[in-house]
Amino acid sequence: MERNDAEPAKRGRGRPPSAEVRRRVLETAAAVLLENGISEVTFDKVARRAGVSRMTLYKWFRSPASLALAAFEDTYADSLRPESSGDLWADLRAHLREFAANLSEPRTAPMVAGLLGSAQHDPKLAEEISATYTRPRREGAVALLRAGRERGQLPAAVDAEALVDQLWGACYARLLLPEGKLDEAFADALVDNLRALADPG
Amino acid sequence: MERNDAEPAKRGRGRPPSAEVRRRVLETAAAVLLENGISEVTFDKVARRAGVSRMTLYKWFRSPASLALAAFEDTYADSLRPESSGDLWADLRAHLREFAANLSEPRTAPMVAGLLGSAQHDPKLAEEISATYTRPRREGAVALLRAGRERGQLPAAVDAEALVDQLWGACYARLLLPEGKLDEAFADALVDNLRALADPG
Amino acid sequence: MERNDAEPAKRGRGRPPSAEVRRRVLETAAAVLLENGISEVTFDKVARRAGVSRMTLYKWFRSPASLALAAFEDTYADSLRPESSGDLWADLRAHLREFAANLSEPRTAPMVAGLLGSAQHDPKLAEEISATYTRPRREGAVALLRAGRERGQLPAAVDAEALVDQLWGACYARLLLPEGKLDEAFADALVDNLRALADPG
Amino acid sequence: MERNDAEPAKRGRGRPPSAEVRRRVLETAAAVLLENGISEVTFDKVARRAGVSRMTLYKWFRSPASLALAAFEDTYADSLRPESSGDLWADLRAHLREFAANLSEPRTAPMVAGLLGSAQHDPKLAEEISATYTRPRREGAVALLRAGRERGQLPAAVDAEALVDQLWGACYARLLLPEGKLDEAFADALVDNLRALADPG
DNA sequence: CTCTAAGCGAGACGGTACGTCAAGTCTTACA
DNA sequence: TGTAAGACTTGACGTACCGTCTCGCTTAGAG
Repeated sequence: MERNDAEPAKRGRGRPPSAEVRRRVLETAAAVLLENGISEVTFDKVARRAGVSRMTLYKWFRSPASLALAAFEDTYADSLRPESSGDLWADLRAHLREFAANLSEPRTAPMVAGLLGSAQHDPKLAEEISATYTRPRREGAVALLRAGRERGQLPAAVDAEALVDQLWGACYARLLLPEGKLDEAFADALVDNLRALADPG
Repeated sequence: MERNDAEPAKRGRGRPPSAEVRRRVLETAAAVLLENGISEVTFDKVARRAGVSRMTLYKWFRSPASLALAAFEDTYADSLRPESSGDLWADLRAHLREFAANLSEPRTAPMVAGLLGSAQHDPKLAEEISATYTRPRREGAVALLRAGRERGQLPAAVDAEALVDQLWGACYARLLLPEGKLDEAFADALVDNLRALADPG
Repeated sequence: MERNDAEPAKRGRGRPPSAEVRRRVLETAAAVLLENGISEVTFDKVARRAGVSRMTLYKWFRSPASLALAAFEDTYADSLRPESSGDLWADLRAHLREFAANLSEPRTAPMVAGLLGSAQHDPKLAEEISATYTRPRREGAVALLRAGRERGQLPAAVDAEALVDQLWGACYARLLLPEGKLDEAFADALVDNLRALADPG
Repeated sequence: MERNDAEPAKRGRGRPPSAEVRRRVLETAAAVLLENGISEVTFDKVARRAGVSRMTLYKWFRSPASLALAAFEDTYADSLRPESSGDLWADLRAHLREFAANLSEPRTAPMVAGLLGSAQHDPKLAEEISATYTRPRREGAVALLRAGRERGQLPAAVDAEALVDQLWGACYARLLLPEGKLDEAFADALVDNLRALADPG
């Protein structure tokens, strides 16, 4: 068993955190997040509705947005499953469709947008989002493109990092900017545009 | 308080709005926006620093973010000049470079990011940003791409609306997401990726 | 009409304070002071019970104890009436009896004690109490004794300032220290002790 | 002040309290008391600074003020030595001078004042102070006066209990009320006033 | 020489209050 | 009528303590 050697194994370990309390907090925060959006996820409201002390929230979460992120991950976040079939274009189409569907789902879309919006004022939140949500997805996407390029399905000169932003990033842009709708048709269009360029016939 | 001697006090029917006051407000808001970021642009602070009544701000601006937007436009917004040379790829490269340079400029980048961030919680602000900032630029971009397509520089099947998001939108994604840096090299990579696809040689 | 020239006569004078609010605050604070003692006079409680915003209290009162003092003065403080008959000993007896009765009155005694107790941790409160309560009374007492001394009813060598503490101060000591009861008999004993010394027969 | 004096300490079972811990606690509390005054003597601060668990303090002391009192007694309290020479006036002068000097000493004065101040909101603390500090001194003083009266140095009619408050109590009044300074000159004045009354020549 | 109860450290949790900031609304007076 | 000035409410943030309640380690003396 790997004991965490960094932890100095204090003598008294103190009262253990209550799973019950943690559950109530995250559930309540998730509910508020769903009903009223991230800007209503405040320590005050969640503490009151969850029947929990505000102090407890201050101990666990840096900020209300951070709490919202935890609730989002706990309740709504999709589990990413980066499968690859070998056919790059089919993979791209499938993944982007699912990604766009996810981001445009009426319940979760405002949550993700709200979280990313809050992250613009809160670098630590940005880092948290990046670590648990954004970065893993991006790495999967980069890997997918690189694999395709190595299989010769993309020109060698293609910059995979930039291309990720031209596919997944474009979806984020549609989510976060007021112009343009995000839907599966858009996801298809992203892939089709690339194919049209590669094969103008 | 300087009296505005230029204004002839039109027919004594009520006091005319003071241009002086408006100027001071916008200047102060711009300064706060620059120094402390959008989240510090509050009616309270600006009113105090500008030596202006808070009531006045409530009359003119829907919200602090809206004030920040006005100050941003008044002081920092770039004047868009949609020139086109006829060479699509050269135009794209030039425009995107300038766009990326603008968005990644250390002074304005956090402002735009902050404004777009706030817009995620404030639909009216989103609409304001769209009307005065985002939409015009997008329309210029779409027109540019459509013109290129009509000149045969892009396959007919290309979806110009989606392609805009794959170029300019990708830049926004880099601005707003924690991963990846936004710079001129990235702008070049966006264009080069498309050219590499179109001409794998 | 004497205008306060120190005040720069601002142009707009702003909304005037609401007498209604002030009244409700002081009444509520006085009630809490009476029912639960000074340590329960908190901004929180008073604001809630008075149906008033806590912010308002923070504007008007430096501290909860200061609010309690204001409420005490507004509602319970005795109006001092320094009458003198010419007979020093009769005056002393009368004044001290009334003073002791006042301080030992079951309703007000804990208030005064509590206020003076709080003042031990709060120099500003001490000064406030001194200015509005303690000092005027002491000055009246000193004047009374000096007048008596000048009339030859006290030896010329007597230190009036110290003697005040040996009469009124002794009452405060009984109020504030756990030993000894404060009542009219004690007030009499204070005067009688001096007379017994002056006239051992 | 230890809480469970009633408990007969069942035949020495269990781990005995650690003298080391007790020492650290009292030292730390005394230091805080000296540096920051009684209102800063909180279980939280003392526990942290002493490197001791807050629980331990809750076991030993009823309240922070009670802890402060214990620390005060342990470190700063004067040992009372009720000596009597036979000359009442000389004894009074000496004792009151020492008493006043003690109470007006810059380090301890605010402690005593603070403790007595806190006692106004805390009857149990008042009783503790009375038992260990105030009452013994008063009893010594009463005995001194009674002895003098029996020796004929005071009129038989003098009320010794009241007279104590006219001497020692007057000092407490000067300590606790904002008016008047407490010093040795004041102590002398108290005695001199009585002598002047007794012997107007 | 073990068992066991108490002392103790560490920490979770609830609660109350403080003090601050800002949004919004309303009111008065002035220019 | 546009502004200044300010009163008031609401709601949230963040901090500081208090007081209670587990855990689990430590330790001295009773058996």
